[in-house]
Amino acid sequence: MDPASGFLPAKHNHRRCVEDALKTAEDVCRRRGQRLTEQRRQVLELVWQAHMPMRAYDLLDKLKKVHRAAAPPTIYRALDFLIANGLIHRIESLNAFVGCGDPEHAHAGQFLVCQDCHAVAEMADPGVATLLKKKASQHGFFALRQTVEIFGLCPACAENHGGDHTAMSAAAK
Amino acid sequence: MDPASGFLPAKHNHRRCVEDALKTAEDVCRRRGQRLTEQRRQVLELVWQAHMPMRAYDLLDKLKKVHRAAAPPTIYRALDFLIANGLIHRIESLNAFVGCGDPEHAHAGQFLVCQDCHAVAEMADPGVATLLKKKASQHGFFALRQTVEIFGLCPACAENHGGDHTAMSAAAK
DNA sequence: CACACGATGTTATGATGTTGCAAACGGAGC
DNA sequence: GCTCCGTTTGCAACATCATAACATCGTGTG
Ligand SMILES: [Zn+2]
Ligand SMILES: [Zn+2]
Ligand SMILES: [Zn+2]
Ligand SMILES: [Zn+2]
Repeated sequence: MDPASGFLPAKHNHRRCVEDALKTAEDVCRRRGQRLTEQRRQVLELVWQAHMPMRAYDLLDKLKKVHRAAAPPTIYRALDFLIANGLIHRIESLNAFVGCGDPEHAHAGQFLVCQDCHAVAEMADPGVATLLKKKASQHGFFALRQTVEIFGLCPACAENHGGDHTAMSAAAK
Repeated sequence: MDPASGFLPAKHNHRRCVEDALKTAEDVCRRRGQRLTEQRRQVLELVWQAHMPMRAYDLLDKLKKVHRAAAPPTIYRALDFLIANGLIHRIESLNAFVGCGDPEHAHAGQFLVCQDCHAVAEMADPGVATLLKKKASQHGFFALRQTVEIFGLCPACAENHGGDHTAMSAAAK
């Protein structure tokens, strides 16, 4: 099962979940002739450990604990590499990064971001991507890349609000 | 016609286009009991003048020419006000701002951003917004706000590339 | 006028991201 | 092993983006 899709099962074997992601990353990089160096692997691991959108400087702080010399370029280079290889995605509206559960296949992801608990889930719905590309082309626009980020309430947090949609729409202002 | 939708007609009366936008903004604010102060009006005018995504500090530099005391908070406060009233939109992946052609009605916009000339067009396709909300809800997610930004080539720039899609797809990597 | 409230001025600081150059590393070929 | 060369990393400085905190001003209301 793809560990990044959908919101987390209430309890999952997270240690295993991170290990699998790292294993997959190694496979992907080896097949592509890319070097998943120790630094890059560590940054990827930090991103997966959190299972939350992680900001660059938060990652930097954590990385410094195992690597005192780490500096901003250290982290941004690693992030660039991981993004280029589809191992993580950047959430533009948060300036943050999340692991991708399916780095083997290029895809346009759509992200569901909870305003309450900040959890993020990735949909990679080809129908959505196709529709956007088609709508764009109706405006004479040739689409190459998509950023789709949806803010709202995840299942758990919607539940906590009692499913009270009037209250929620008030909160939404 | 909505001046912000679609890419610009080859030549349009831009002076008129800006005037109309400011006029509409005044109407909207008056009806809502919001104060479109001189500073806010000037920032809105600068955004519309450019007809391009404008970054905060670019706007600040321009604003300083008519208002020496302007500082970062000056511009960000004006931008916050304009966004809150739907007069401009923020393009997250560019950290930039564009005018909205339809501030009277709340809407989820989808933005087409040209990688070549940096022009931006806004689609406000309710079908897209509805589909995203529906897809999200299928994942148990209650959607409140959407960010949709599509990168690619605008009609003019696609044309300049000779409509050569093989070359473009190569460039797209 | 007195007051309240929103808007602006001002300084400083925090947060995010990049450039440029030198040194170290690592695989390919000899 | 050794050289060569492209990639990766170290490091310092810089560039860009955004907010905090608090004082002051302006405007409308009673
Ligand atoms: Zn996990
Ligand atoms: Zn949540
Ligand atoms: Zn709009
Ligand atoms: Zn263009």
